[in-house]
Amino acid sequence: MSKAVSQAVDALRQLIFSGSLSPGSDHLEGELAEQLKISRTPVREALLVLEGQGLVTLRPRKGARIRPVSTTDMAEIYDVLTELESLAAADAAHAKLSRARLWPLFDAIERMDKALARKDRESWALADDDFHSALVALGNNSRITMIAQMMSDQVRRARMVTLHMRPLPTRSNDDHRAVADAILAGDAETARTLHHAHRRAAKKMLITLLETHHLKCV
Amino acid sequence: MSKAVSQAVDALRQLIFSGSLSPGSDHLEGELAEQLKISRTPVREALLVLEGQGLVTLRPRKGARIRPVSTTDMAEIYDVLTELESLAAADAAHAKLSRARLWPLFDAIERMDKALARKDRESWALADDDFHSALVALGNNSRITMIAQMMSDQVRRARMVTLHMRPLPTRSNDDHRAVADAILAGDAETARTLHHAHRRAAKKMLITLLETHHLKCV
DNA sequence: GCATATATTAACGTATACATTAAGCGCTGT
DNA sequence: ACAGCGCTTAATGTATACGTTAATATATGC
Repeated sequence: MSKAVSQAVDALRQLIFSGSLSPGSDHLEGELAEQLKISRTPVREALLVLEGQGLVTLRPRKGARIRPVSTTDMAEIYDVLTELESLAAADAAHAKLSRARLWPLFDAIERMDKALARKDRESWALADDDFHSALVALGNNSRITMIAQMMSDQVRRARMVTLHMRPLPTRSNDDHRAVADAILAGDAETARTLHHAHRRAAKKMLITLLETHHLKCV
Repeated sequence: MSKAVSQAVDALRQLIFSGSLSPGSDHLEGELAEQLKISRTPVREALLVLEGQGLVTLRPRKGARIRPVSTTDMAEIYDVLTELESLAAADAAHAKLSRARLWPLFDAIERMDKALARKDRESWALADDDFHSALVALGNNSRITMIAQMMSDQVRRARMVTLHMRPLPTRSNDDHRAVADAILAGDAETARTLHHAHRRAAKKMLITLLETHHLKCV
């Protein structure tokens, strides 16, 4: 991927995640090219990449549609993340890593603690993302890393909606700590099981929130 | 993705899977365009898609490199498939599907039996693919379906090497039948566990074969 | 007045022309 | 002879021009 194209990808991702390009909206190649001050060619290539990442769908003469993530989409995504992150946790434990190597995990947990103390949901969400991506990285499977990143991107957008609906996730960090401890102890099966349960609970919470949200919106 | 581009994608995939474009080889956009009798633009777009699918890597001035799949790549891929297919098996069982809905599964098993009786490894491989993709489809998670397809594509290439090295996989079909029966019985945990074990065994076998193959080649 | 056919147009899809860049090669100077 | 500089060149990356197609609107016939 060339420089300008990856810049375009980044710019479009930014616009999508910031909500400037809202889910469900259509955007013509020409308009996007004009906005980004480049020609249609790199825009087309960027859109193809984003389509591959599941962020947009390309439809002839309708432009690029920013893909809305439905409740069933979220369920699918969480199921994938549940399995793959749990494997990563098991693999990380199996690797018998030093405490130093696990620093990103414990650091994220600490930041979540602090954010919770300040009732700062945004900071908590960022640290939570960091925990999960650090966990996946420790699993040392590049395909899982890539897939998890794609899926997390889509989750992130839905969380914008739910972040302020839910109670402060104070108990969630107990889960994180337990998983990290199991990994440090080299107990693969415990790490896997705990993380699996953690993700399943998170899924259930999110789905419930989204459903009540949809009820309010309709 | 437009018609010509998807034709180009299909054509290139064909060339890759048939071995005409051998792993590790480099190919300039211009050459490929000439071969396919189209201009560079759709070729570029097709290559971007294939890069997203992990089949090629694009490097400026070196052309598109057909990605070789190393032993560690195969290990990564099998780990992903193991987790996601096992979840699909569990979900399929949970859905309490009728025997009619499970026909693709049992049909694939039957075809594998026949192929084994004829010692026809190619037919067996095709039916095995069918079994696994049918299983994933029954899981009813579009993301898992997509990921599994991508990963299977890469497995398929490596199997060309190993297909004639291994003993006829006569016992493998017992696994398949047990998984299918568990799904039919609606026993999710059994289906999951059995399939998980099946895939882990397959991974171990494949890795061993690839390693001895590399030894012979070096 | 409605339906159908046709014309217009706007957006996409493809080709091509042009700019950019990096790799290889040769030249020159020490 | 060797090192460093610059030129050539070939391939990519970007822009633009052109062909294609589908949607919309209008006109005509029933």
